[in-house]
Amino acid sequence: MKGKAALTTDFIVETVAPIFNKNGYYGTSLSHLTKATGLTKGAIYGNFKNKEDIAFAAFEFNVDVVVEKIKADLADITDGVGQLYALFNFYRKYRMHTIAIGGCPIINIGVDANHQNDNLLHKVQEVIERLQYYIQKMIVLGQDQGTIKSDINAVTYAKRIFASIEGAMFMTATMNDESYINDMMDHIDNLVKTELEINSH
Amino acid sequence: MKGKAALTTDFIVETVAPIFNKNGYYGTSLSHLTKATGLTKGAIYGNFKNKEDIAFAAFEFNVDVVVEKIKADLADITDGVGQLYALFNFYRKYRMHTIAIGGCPIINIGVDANHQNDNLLHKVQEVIERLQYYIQKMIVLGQDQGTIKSDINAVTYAKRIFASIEGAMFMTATMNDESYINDMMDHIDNLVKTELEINSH
DNA sequence: AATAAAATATACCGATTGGTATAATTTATG
DNA sequence: CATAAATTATACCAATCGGTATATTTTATT
Repeated sequence: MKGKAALTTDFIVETVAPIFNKNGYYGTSLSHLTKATGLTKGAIYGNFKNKEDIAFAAFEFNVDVVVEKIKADLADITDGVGQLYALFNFYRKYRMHTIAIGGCPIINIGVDANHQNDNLLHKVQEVIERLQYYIQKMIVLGQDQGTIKSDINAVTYAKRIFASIEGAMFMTATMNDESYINDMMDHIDNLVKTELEINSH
Repeated sequence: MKGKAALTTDFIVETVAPIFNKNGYYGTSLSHLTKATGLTKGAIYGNFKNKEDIAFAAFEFNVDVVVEKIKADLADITDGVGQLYALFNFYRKYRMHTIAIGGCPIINIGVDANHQNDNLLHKVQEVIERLQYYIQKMIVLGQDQGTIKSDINAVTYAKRIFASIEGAMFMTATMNDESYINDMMDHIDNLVKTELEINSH
């Protein structure tokens, strides 16, 4: 039914997603979007109701880019502990993977939307809950498989690990210094090894 | 010489500092500033060269608010380990102290300025370097006092501690959940106790 | 190839943006 | 208390903001 428009919609989202991610909602104007896409306002508003809907789609696209890469890295790993270490390794190369879209969309849009756009903030919160739940499930899987101590609180550790990663990514992006994320992943590796894993000796 | 204007300048900065912190640079308009201060554009531009200079002053004011509170909490503590624990306790009540100005200015302006305003980003970077150096000095003081292991890397730990705190504050602000910062400070307390301190037993 | 439908471009809208020249008003100084 | 200087208010500027009605072009259908 709508062949061309669907492709154009996707093209717009892909093209403007890094702009919203870098500049935020009010820092991104319609002229940014027309200039980047080569389209006119008429074309853009034929594909989206308003600027806010473009920002929603851009955020979701940026998150999907990252999530798909994580899924690819974890595709063949079936043990919880292995999934955790693979996830940590992904974040070591996170910057390389996301510098094209302007850094972590969760931090960028989380900060941008807070105090500004409740609908967008709620979307960020949902994504955080989802990603945190992935980590939580990996811990629980490890517990079911007998490789992670059964008495540790999976929710608490998932939240702490996620917060640590976000903090290190913020610092790496702000200071332009990859040692923050690399050192933090070393630290979390060690945390899992010493506090979560059951020592087999 | 300039009695009234200096007071007005301070009044403007104090009044608009939370607005810039919450809304960011492009999210804050001159009409926000005139409305909040009750002054006209003429008055504001009589005290500042342009909008960017107001944003600079606002960021520095917000940082000072936090730094002064930290200094007050650490005033009477002369041992490095004690200073570290007092700093961590400050961050447990950080949200309470900074919710009025709209959260952590380092995260807010760090994200806002990145990809947008290099001059402002450099100011954020300078503040981060300064605060990190404070933590580093506390660790070195502990080493000099014989309470912290001499072989640990003060710079590495200062960076990791700072990144962890920023991450937890971002999560607490974004998810409106204080458990992130509280749990993270528990974790860092434990980190200092188990990895940094020399056990006296 | 003709026609209907979908998609894009053009041209415009009122409102707001950051900023400024100038007039009116305070404030300090003699 | 008069006057000069500093400060604030008013009125305006061009440019840009997000958004839309309509005209034009492109695409799908017959």
